[in-house]
Amino acid sequence: MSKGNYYITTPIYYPSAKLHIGHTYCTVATDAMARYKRLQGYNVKFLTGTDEHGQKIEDKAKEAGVTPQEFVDNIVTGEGGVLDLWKLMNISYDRFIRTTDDYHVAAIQKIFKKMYEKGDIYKGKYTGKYCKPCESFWTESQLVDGKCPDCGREVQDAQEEAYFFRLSKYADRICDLLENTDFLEPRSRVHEMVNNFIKPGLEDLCVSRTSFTWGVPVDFDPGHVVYVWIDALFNYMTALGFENDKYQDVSDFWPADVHFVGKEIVRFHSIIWPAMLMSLDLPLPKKVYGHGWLLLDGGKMSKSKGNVVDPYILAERFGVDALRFFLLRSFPFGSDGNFSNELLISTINTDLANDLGNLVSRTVAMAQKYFGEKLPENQEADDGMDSELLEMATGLRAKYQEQMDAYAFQNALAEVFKVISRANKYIDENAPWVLAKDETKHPRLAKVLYNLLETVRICAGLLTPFMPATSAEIASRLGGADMSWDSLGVFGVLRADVATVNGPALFPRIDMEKELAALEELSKPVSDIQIEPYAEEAVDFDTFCKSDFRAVKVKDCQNVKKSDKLLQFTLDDGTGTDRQILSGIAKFYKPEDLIGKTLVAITNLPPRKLMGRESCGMLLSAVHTEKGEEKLNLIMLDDAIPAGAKLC
RNA sequence: CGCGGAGUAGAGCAGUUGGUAGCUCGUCGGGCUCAUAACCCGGAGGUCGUAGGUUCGAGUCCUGCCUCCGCAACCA
Repeated sequence: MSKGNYYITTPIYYPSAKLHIGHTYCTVATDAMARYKRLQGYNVKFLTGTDEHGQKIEDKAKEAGVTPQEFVDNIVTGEGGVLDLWKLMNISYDRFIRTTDDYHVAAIQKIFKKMYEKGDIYKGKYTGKYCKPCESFWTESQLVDGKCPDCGREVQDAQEEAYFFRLSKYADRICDLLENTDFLEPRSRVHEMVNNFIKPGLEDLCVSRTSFTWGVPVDFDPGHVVYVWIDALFNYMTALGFENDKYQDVSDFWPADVHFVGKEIVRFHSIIWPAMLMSLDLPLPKKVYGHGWLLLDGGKMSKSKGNVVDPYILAERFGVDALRFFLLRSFPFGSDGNFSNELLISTINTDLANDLGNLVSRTVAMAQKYFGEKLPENQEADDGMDSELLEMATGLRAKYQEQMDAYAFQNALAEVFKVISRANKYIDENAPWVLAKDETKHPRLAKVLYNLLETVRICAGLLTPFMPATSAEIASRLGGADMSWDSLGVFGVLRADVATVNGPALFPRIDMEKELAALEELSKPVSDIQIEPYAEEAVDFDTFCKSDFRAVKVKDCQNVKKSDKLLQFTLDDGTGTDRQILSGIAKFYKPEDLIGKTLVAITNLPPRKLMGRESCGMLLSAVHTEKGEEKLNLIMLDDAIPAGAKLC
């Protein structure tokens, strides 16, 4: 008997590199929600997938010397790829979409054409400034002093064909949707969207590109490919069979109940996506939920910082359920959370080993020790002792449901663990080992154990969405206990003569110090030092010779206000006139350490303005990656070399 | 003044509509022995970033300021 249909999605991830713990976080949350709804009796459709087109993939593939399709195939279906990761994490998705799937590509072409015929996509002119030598288009705002930002030469008015979506037409409706409904949650994200994007005015959106080819071709206009907006966002519908025959689920599952998305793509899902649906007169998804990020040491996780956490390593060392649990128990879903190995281990030890695992262990052990396989049916209740535990266990499902329905996973889990904690206390209060010594108190002892087993059943049942394998294991230790949704709201479902099964510790305690050391060891890259790949293209001698490299001496160096990257150098270049150069190396050097140094600059680059200041040339540095961290060293010369000396 | 978020016990965090400051870890003391050196009880530890304001009363509302983080811009 189904309570109805429920459609939930993760974003489709961009497979330009292997996925990390952040993607895992979002997908695990979606999985928990999907499992929760299934547990309740909904007919759930859970979609995830990959967004495989675009310039970056094209570039990456080229770098790797493979076709774009080969490149994404490897990351998605290859060993240790996206599919493997979701299998490892026990993700119960019903459907996996790749934007390179034939049916999706064909559907996108139809959708694009439909919007075009409707007049919401029009062929426009991307008017801008063109620099002939650079073969580049620039917008007014990109120009520097009205000249090409690349080479500093004059630019001409020029136009390039592109398709545009009439986003502006829907601005009012979108604004209303965001401000006056709970379409977008949490609420704090609404302010960000309205202030940043809607108030300044929504411009029509360029939805095609001619600058790369790795995308869905616009079938009625060769040379154009559909840009990410339409291609990626419509996955949520093509995966149900919209504009294609592969599936037939649109009428059953659209509109989606919720899209879980990271906060970085809230804009696309809360402004562009509904506008496109409005254009086609399609129902809007019921909710977009923008979750927070996992931060490391208070900062963003990124490859250049070398602090990307590998979910494979963590799942293999600590177990999939422990990792899933940790992600949803420790961080409020709507805001950012601080990830650390210490927190992971302490959460596993405290909640899973000490509280839950140990409760199961001691309860089952006592049942077996005092009564053997089955509890006796002759049991004696004691309201004074029992009522509080029974009330908490009975009322748990309702509290849990309230939190889950608000996507507050951490609160739902906190409710469960309050009851687990209460059960541990209940053991202490009743001291079963004392009751066991007195034969006449065995009926009471049996009841105490029964109450504990029943409490464990309810808690474990409600943990199923988070730790499916663990809950199943606990069910079997309780003699194949019923953990259906209906049974979890009722106390007393287990048979009085329940037969228990003992087993090894569900979550062995982890030695914090040893484990941290082991993780440290594992995270060391195979090779500490990485260098940029060599250029394949040759530069001709004459071009090279035009570059004027000079020794320069640092007279003064200061941080540029409001910029965390730029340093402003005042240099003696031997001409008698100071030369000013700005360089984005503030992360690597303190200004005062550089004064007096002899550096190398290329001096005949056209001047360029940065943060409103003029930069005449560029300082040369050596760059490499060490232990995943970007390193930069300025080229420093012997101080005996005079300012202005030419390098050749 | 580009946009947004955050500053609460040693650490990590909760604190809905303003009414005696909580949780987890750690720490100190006690209890218990069924259990994974686990479990239970108790203590210590906070002028809730700062300065004002509204109020009978503010962590909770308003204003200024300081610090941190993310986005945006910029990294010749």
